[in-house]
Amino acid sequence: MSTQDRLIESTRELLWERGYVGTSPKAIQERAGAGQGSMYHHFKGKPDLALAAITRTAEELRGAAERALGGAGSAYERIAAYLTRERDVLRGCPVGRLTMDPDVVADDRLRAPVDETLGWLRGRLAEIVQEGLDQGEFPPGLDPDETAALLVATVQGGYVLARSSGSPEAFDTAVRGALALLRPHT
Amino acid sequence: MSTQDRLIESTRELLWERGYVGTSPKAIQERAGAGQGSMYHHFKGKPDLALAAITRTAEELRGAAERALGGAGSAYERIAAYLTRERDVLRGCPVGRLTMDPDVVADDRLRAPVDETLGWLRGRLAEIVQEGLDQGEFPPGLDPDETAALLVATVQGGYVLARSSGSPEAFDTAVRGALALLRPHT
DNA sequence: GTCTATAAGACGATAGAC
DNA sequence: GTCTATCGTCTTATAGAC
Repeated sequence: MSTQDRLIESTRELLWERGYVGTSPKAIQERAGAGQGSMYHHFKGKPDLALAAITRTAEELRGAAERALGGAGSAYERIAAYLTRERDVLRGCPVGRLTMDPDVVADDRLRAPVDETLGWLRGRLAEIVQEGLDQGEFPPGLDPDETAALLVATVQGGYVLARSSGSPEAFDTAVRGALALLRPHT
Repeated sequence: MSTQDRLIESTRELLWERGYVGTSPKAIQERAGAGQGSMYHHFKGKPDLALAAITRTAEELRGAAERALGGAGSAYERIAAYLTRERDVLRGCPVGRLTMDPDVVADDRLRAPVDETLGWLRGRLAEIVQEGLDQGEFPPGLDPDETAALLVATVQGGYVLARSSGSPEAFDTAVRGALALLRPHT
């Protein structure tokens, strides 16, 4: 792995653990085993490096989500597969947590990949809900966009509950609550 | 308002805006119009002051939630009142956002009021769901704890979606999705 | 109680040697 | 490309005068 890659990977880890505000160039360099000059040679500064890290993390998240959402099974089953996919719950969402970082939200460049990822996820889930409606799997009145937003919010909020209590249990409880309301009653 | 109170209020604002990691004693002092010595006379340090601020914010949040949840109306109506109560959506949840702060989660003293508040909220909502079940308002199979966790997660996750997109709309969409699934079909 | 002075180290970056 | 040196500012306090 190149020095440039190690810098990006270290930044990804630190952004996940400590957020943007809590991540210093010095900490990044130490974790990457690189010096000051090395970092500033490859990247203009902290925001530039963070953008590269966030972009890569966002791509990975989409891939992981699509592996669950694009699988086999009914609409409900694919949604359930996404909601219950393996997660490091107590670490939180590497993308969603960035929305609580004031300096990320204030910078359109940094916020864009976050917004695009969550927006894509909502759209993808809405498609699947629509498929379920077409198959008569869900009650006719169900709104795909609202339901998709609810599902993404459940996951993001589940992380909050889990981290607040120091246990993944609350995440699973919220997810079960969502699946119970969505489950076909045939 | 005493200097001590101004320090607590300033800390509350900054914790909400910038989180714990992003809030410096200097910024607190400037906003409170107090000097270094004044702050360290009243509080042992940043964690001590943050604890006072978080405790007060947690109390206020419970009060605001209870005003919606303890009102008149059916279980569904009180839940709807809570979910749709007036919020500064783009500012996020002053309590929930702290779970994304590594230094808060790592400190049991600081995490405790956050956990207690969200725990209380889940319990309170579960009570109301149970009332709705007793009244035949909700389908008999509905699990109060799961549903309560789902509702709190919807709100917390709704903040994430809203801040990611820079608009409160996504919050409202997720909330409508939750209410649609919960709405009595009589 | 509140103020100013002081301090060791971190922050985020630039300069220039190699 | 990578390194060390340097920079001005901020951080989180402590000390001691008023």
